[in-house]
Amino acid sequence: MVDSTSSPRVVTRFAPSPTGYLHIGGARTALFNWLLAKKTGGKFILRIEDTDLKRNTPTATQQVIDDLKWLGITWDEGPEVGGPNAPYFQSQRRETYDKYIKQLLDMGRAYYCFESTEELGQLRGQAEAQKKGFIYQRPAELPTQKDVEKAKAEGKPVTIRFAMPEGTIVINDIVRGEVSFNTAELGDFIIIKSDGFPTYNFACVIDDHLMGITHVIRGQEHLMNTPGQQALWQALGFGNPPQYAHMSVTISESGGKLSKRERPQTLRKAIKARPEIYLGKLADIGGIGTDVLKDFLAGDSVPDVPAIEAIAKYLGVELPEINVVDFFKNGYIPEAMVNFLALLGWSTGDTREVMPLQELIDCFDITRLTKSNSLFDRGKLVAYNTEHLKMLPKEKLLAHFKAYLKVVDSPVAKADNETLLRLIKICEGARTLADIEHKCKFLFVADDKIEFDEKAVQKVLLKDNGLAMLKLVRDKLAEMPELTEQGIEDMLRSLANQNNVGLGKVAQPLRVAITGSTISPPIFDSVQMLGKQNTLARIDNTLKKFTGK
RNA sequence: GGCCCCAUCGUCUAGGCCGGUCCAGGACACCGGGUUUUCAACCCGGCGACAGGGGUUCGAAUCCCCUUGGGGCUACCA
Repeated sequence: MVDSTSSPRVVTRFAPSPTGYLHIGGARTALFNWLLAKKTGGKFILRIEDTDLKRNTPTATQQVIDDLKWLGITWDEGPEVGGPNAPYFQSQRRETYDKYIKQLLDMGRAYYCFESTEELGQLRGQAEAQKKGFIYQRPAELPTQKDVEKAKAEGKPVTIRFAMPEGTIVINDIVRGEVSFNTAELGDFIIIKSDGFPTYNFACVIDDHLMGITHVIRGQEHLMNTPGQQALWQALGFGNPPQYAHMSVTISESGGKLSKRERPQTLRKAIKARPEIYLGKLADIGGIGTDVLKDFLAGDSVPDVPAIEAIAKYLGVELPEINVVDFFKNGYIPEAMVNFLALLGWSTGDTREVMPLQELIDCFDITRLTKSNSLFDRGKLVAYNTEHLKMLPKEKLLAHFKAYLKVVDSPVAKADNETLLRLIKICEGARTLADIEHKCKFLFVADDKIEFDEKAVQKVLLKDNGLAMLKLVRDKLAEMPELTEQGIEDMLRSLANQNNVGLGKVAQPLRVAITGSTISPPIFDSVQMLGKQNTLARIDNTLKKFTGK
């Protein structure tokens, strides 16, 4: 176990509550803790804070684990890998917490309470009416075991609060410096809920101590919890608390803290903006009841993720990417995500920005965390993705691409590795994997299933003799015994020369004919990969469709 | 409302602790031009910031105070 007298090895942790997919803010927190552990040769622990039965979803832990793995963040102790401090699920550590609760109770540093949520709410309302903050008033005489029996008999809820000591608590934060709090303004907080489970503020202290956590990097939203946790730490005689580093918060482009609520909110807005849409239809699409949908629109509840996504897709609404999987599904690669995330609220101090993971680890310095909040700028993320797409070894890219094709259920997934590698190569400069997929999809659909882009048809085929040029190209192509990139290029160039036009005038009609769009990989590769037969078939289809013969 | 945090280009940031080398550097975005078989990529150039007001000082982006603005927390959530 951890021996604090020997060289103080760094131990950090990421402690998510399993309420759904890992969101980008959580990923950033995990990343910084992981980076610090890697940099110092320390240990990184994954601990699941599932003490709120109401909020946990059964699949969430797995989702979080998958997302962390996708990002490349691995843990030395935690779910799946185990470790000396198991179990790593707080819901399975009840006896441990009970032991410390008993200790606090015996010392008179914790006490029982019997107010219901409603009573508490009332008191809070009164305080608010007087424009004062609500602070729980500790009774002059603390309830005894007898009172507890009585309350239980009467069916009252029983909770336990920590008796905050009087005075000022100063926390020495790595990023904020010294921050002091007057405990009178904090009040006694609940450490054991009426269902017997510990609250976050309690369980976290016990586990951080038991697991030998030396550094806690977390969002600024936890700053106000820290004095309480530190007081608990002292009351329990745990020695020196961990070093805290409260990072800046990531702000969304629409205002406040980046939150997973943004996706449903965006959808809700979109539905309300189109009152003509029949709700029953939307409910069907989402596979939910109309009443569920109505509750959602009223702001009362949120349907599950697949329902949200299905409805958004149907309406053509782009949901903001908030969860790590959202970025995965939109064609971002983890190397870029990690790089970008690391530079939100942290910098190397020199001008280095785009760098591989190992370099990130090497130059990580916890003292260089920024104090001010930062806005999540998707445009910059795209730029990082573009750079990493260029930098990454081809085999790794191939693996990412295959995973992406699978998750979006693309027809391109049928291609073999060799083909996929070639697609990646001819799409050099792409910004996302989605770009590559969109560009190359035409190779994997049937000849008669090409969807023509209206603008492309107008601009390229119906203007400047586009169709006539296409016919010329068709005939030349038909004459070629075998299609090679070079052969196609020579043919197209000489055709352009003969007609005294630029290459674009011959290449674009061909491009639109075989892909339906003006956007594709380089035309020579495109035709060669599609093959002679399919290319001719598509040209003929196009000619027939737009000239009537 | 209360408590706490923060404040440099549109955005991410460097610089600030140890005041002069900063009429503020880089990156992304944007605008203009170039390259080009499309998109993307690429090349060149441009626009663009120390929130405001008081101090301290020979001198302040850098130190102090106030104002304003932004953010967080204010649960039997984490």
